[in-house]
Parts: sequence; structure tokens; C-alpha cells
Amino acid sequence: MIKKKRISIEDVARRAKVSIATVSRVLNNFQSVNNKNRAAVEEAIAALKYKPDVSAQRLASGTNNAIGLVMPGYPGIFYSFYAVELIRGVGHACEKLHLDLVFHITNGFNDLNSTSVGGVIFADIIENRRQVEAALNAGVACLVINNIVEDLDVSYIGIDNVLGGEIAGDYLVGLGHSRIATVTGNLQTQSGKQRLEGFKKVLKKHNMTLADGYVQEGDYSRRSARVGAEKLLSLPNPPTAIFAASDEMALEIVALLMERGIKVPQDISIIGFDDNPSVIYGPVALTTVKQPLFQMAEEAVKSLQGLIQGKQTKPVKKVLKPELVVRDSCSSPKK
Amino acid sequence: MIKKKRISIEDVARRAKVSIATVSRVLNNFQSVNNKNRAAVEEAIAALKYKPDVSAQRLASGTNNAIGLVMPGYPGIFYSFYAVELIRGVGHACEKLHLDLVFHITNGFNDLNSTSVGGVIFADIIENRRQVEAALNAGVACLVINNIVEDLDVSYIGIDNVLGGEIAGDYLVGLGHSRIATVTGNLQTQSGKQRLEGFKKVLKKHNMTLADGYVQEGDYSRRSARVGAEKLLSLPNPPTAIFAASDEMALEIVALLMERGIKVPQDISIIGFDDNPSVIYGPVALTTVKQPLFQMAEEAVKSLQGLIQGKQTKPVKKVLKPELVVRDSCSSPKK
DNA sequence: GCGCGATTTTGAAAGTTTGCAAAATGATAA
DNA sequence: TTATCATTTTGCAAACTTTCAAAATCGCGC
Repeated sequence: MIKKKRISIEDVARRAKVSIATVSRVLNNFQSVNNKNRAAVEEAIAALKYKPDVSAQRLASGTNNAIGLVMPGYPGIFYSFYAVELIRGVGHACEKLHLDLVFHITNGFNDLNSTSVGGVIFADIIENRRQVEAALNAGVACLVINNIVEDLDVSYIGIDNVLGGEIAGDYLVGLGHSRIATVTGNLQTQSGKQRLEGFKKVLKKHNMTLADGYVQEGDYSRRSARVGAEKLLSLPNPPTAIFAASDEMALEIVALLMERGIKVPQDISIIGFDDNPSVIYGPVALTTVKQPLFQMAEEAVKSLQGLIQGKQTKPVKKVLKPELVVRDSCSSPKK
Repeated sequence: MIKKKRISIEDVARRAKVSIATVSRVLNNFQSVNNKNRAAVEEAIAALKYKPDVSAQRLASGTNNAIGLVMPGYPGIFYSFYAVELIRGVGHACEKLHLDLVFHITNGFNDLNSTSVGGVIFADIIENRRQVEAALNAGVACLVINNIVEDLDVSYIGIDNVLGGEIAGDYLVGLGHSRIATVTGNLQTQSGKQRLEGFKKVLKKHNMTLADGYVQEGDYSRRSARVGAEKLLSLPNPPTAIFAASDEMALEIVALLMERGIKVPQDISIIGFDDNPSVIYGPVALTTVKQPLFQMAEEAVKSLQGLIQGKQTKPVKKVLKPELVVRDSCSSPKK
């Protein structure tokens, strides 16, 4: 660390022959400074190459222009499109708003030092529930992203995953499929549970029954998709369409089918979830349910800032809608 | 923002009937506090539920216990295993060392506000060269990760990518292949260039010539891998082995070959790069060149902290070695 | 010149750590 | 017991900026 005496606001004030407070006003673009003094201060700042000390500003103003993003610590989540888009979206939004983004990985034990940030975005409330509650109790502005939390008076921005499951199911039913299976996401997560729920809801609506083994529990990983799809293929009466709870899983299933010489969509239709940009490459462009993760992250940052600044006093509760993106991986079933 | 009068160190001092300095010493575990006073201070802290103000601590100490991680802004990098491991590794290391990790995405224009951190890790120097130089000039501790920078007096921790390319090439040559092709990474990046360089070096060493079209330029994306591999397959004399510059690319090539009924490794051997955990699933476990990204990130944080604290004065220059991980995607060529 | 409102400028307080000086304590010898 | 020296413990002041309240100044009409 380079040790040289910092030039302080006091040095500037002395040189400009005004008070410290006046210098501060010039720095912060207040109107109430007469022109001669303002010019003198600006001259002094330039001459001395003065830069305010961030810690002192934060201390004095009581704000810190920083928000936290808390991610659960299990490695798997980092390899998901969801996490990447979240980090990217929150990162870009913070950059735009000139906020420091303090990134935390929780191990389930450590208490995050929420004192260095004005508010916190939690990427998952399953693993972090204790921390969310602690932060709320401490009066820290909190926002849970991608989870709809009804049993806690906390802000959230999420996706209507039930609707997402319905969209996928409806589309496949509409194409004329009657043997529709699914490989689910991690059923410990809200998204995994709700996408399955929406999917089942559609089948019920159409009085269709779910054949034995038509729900394969996955965990969003490619491996689990492969395992689930292999089981589906080995059923006595295999499905003609598969809803995969993520695009990554869908891509792996397509790869598996290709290996076995099963054509997509002619033999089996596949629909994914996410709208991962990589789905338009590969052997067949994937039809999918798009969830606006990037925008969700941006909105989360903006909402949290509103909460921090007190412009928003009641918890924010927002649910974004996913939408169907039709590409080439689904068609009507063969006769 | 909740407005309530904070209890300050002064309140604690008053209650414990000692000076502010003594309270501070108790807080920071100094030995030189007599037991009676220490007990009194601890009682007061507990009774008043006192929590030090982070900004005040940072101001007074002149340190901030925070480091920055700067990523380039183009979306592609986020979808790479490299970026994910980097973020994860740096994140975990910071958590362990109780450092705030301030995450920045550069758009090539914005000057990062390095004043709120003690040092900065740059994830890429191609896009950020200007910022690196500016930070160095400002006397901020800097470390470039995953790039070996010889023309600038800056710390770096990188991987010997030339060696990585050699390892891949050597292994394939050793298996008896003579028609070996490669799909490269992004040749704008150091890693892409160097892996190709190492690969070429091996062929030269063995007096093997690179047939026309045997070097397909990719950019680490699955799409580019597919395009490149398709071109390789359409050559009059297609290769019997392919070195892909990343596992993601290798997986996509395997998928393509499977679709076409070409067996891996019987018909064509594939070797990847990274040791992405997902490569052990899929139709064939991938042989690959492992690069210790997570450890690299951890070491980067530790080294940067040494630099910040002044324990390390000369730039850190460290190059980690990749190593071969043999699985099932390579074999000797068919006769 | 004086009073008054509006505008501009100033001062004090807030927050915590650290180096240095001062004070208190302990140990030893006379 | 007292003086002296060494050691431990304590307190002061400085570091930096913003906010709030208070003071000063200005302009203007009477």
C-alpha cells in the first residue's frame, strides 16, 4: 500500500479560502454557492488533484452506495444458466446505477456482514432463510429474487413458474400429443416444484392421465436429464413429447435421442425452459419457455434501491410472466 | 432506510467508564487491556447491543477489507466454465478471508471506482488494458488472472496454456494418431492462441505436418465447435483425433459425431480442455486437460491480499501447470 | 440607518482506529 | 518506605466528509 499523505477537503478549503462545507457543496453540485467561491474551489480541486475519500463520504452521509448479492454455496447452482444470468443482470444494473455490488457466497453458517451494504438481494431463500430473517430483523433492505415468498414480509421478484409449466404443457397438448412426459428440475427448489405443478395442472385440465414413470425427477443437471430420459425411453409405452425443466436438460435429452437415432421433433418433441442463447445452435433449435432472467435481475436492483432510499416503503412483490418461444424441436405426433 | 440513533463507541465507553480507545482495543483483541476494564467493556457492548460502524472503521483504519473483481462486459464470457469457476473461486476465497468482493463488469468505458477496494483482480487484460494501467498508475494493487502479462509490471497468476496444448497433442500422438486436427478457442484470447501454439509445437517436434483445414478457428462456443467439426468431417481426409480447446466445445463435437453415427473413441478420438465436471456424464467420459481454475482464483485472492497488506512488494508472477486427465474419449486410431 | 426576509456561508458533531504521550502499576534495590 | 526503572495500561488527537443548525451577509423598502 502506498503511503503518502492524502490531500483532504481541508487542504482544498484552505487554498480556496472558504469553509470545508462550501467545498463539499461544490463537490456535490449544490446551487447555493456563490460563483466566485465556486470557481476558487474548483481551481483548488484541480490544482491539488483532490479526490474525496470514499470511506469518509460513506461515513458522513450514512449511505454506502452498495448492495449485496447472496448466492448459496453449493457449486451446482453456479453452473446453471439461471445463476449466470442473475449475476450478469445484477452486475450490469449495478454498473449502470453506479452501485458497488458486493458478492457473497453463503456456506449456510456465516452471517453476512450486511453492514457494508445498503441492501441485499438473495438469490435463493431455501438455503438462506435464516440469513434473510436475520437481515430483515436488523432492518436491512432485502429482496428475494426468483422466489415467491408469501410467508414472510419480504420483497421479492420472481417468475410465474406455474404458468411456465402450463405454457409448456398447453403447447404440447395443442400439438396433439397425448403421451407427454417431463423431466423435472430440482424439486427442492420452488422453480422445480412449480413448473411440475403447472405441467400437471394442464394435463388435469384436459383430463389426461400421467402414465407411470412419466414424471422423472431431475435436478437441472445434464446428467440427471440423461438419466431421466433414458428411463422414459425404456418405458413400455414411451412418450411422444417431453417437457424438460431447463434448456440445458432439454439439450442433453436431444443429444441422447440423436445418439439413439431418434429424430427430434419427428419421433419425439422436446420443449425446454429458460431461453438459453445456446439453444438455437445444435442439431435442432429448441422450442422453449422463455423466462426474463436478465430483466428480472435489473428490476431487482432498481426495486432494492427504491427500498434503500425509502422511496418504496412497502415490500415489493412482483411476478414476471414467462412466454413461449417456438422453434423447431416440437411438432405434432406421428400417427 | 431506518432512522434510529446508532449507539456509538462513545456510548459504550461512557457506560464502561473507560476511554473510547480502550473500547476499540477490546473490540480488536488487543492484549494491553486490563481484565477488569475488558470485562466492563464487554458487558457494555452486550448490554447496548453495540455494533461498530463499518464506514467509520474503514475511514479510521485506512483499509477497507474489500477487493474488486473486474470482468469484461461481453455476455459470452459469462457462459464459459472459465468465468464461472473464477467467480466461484474468488467468491469462496473472499468469504474465507472475510473480504468483501466487489464485482464489476466493465463496458470498456467506465472507470472503475477502485477507491472503495484495496486491490483489484482483472479477469481479462485484453479488454481492460486501459483500466489496468490506470489502476497501476493510481497505486492500486492489481493482479491479472489467467493472463500472463510480460510487457507490464503487474502481478499475474495464469495457466501454462502452451504446455496444455502440448499435453493434448502429445497424448494423441502417443496413441499413434497421425491425422490430428484442432478446433481452437477464441484466438483473440491468450488462452486460445497459446493452446494452439502448444499443439502446433508438438506436431512440429514429431515432424508431422498439419493438413489443410486441420485448424478450425472457434471461439469457445458450442456453436463454433459444431461448425468447425462439421468442416473437419467434410475434409477429403478427415482427422482421426480432434483437440478441442474447451470441454464445452469437445462435448458439442461428441454430440455431433454421435448424431452422425461416428463412434467416440473408436472412429475419432476427442480431447478437451478444462476438466469441466459435466464431462464425466454424457455418452462418453471425456479425456481432457485439466486446468486448476478454482485454485487459481483462490491463490489470486491470497496473493492480492499480500500485495495490499504490503507483505509482498514485488509483483507476483505465477504460472500453474495443467495436467492430463485420461477418461474414455481417446484411443489408438483404427488400422 | 434599520428591519426583515432571502440567500449564502460557517461551525460543530458524528463515526472508529492508531500513534504517541502520559499515567499507572509492578518490581527491585537502597 | 522510598526512589528508580521497566512494563502495562490509558487517553488524546488526528484522520475525512456530510448534515444540521446557526450565523453572517445581502438587497430592498421605509
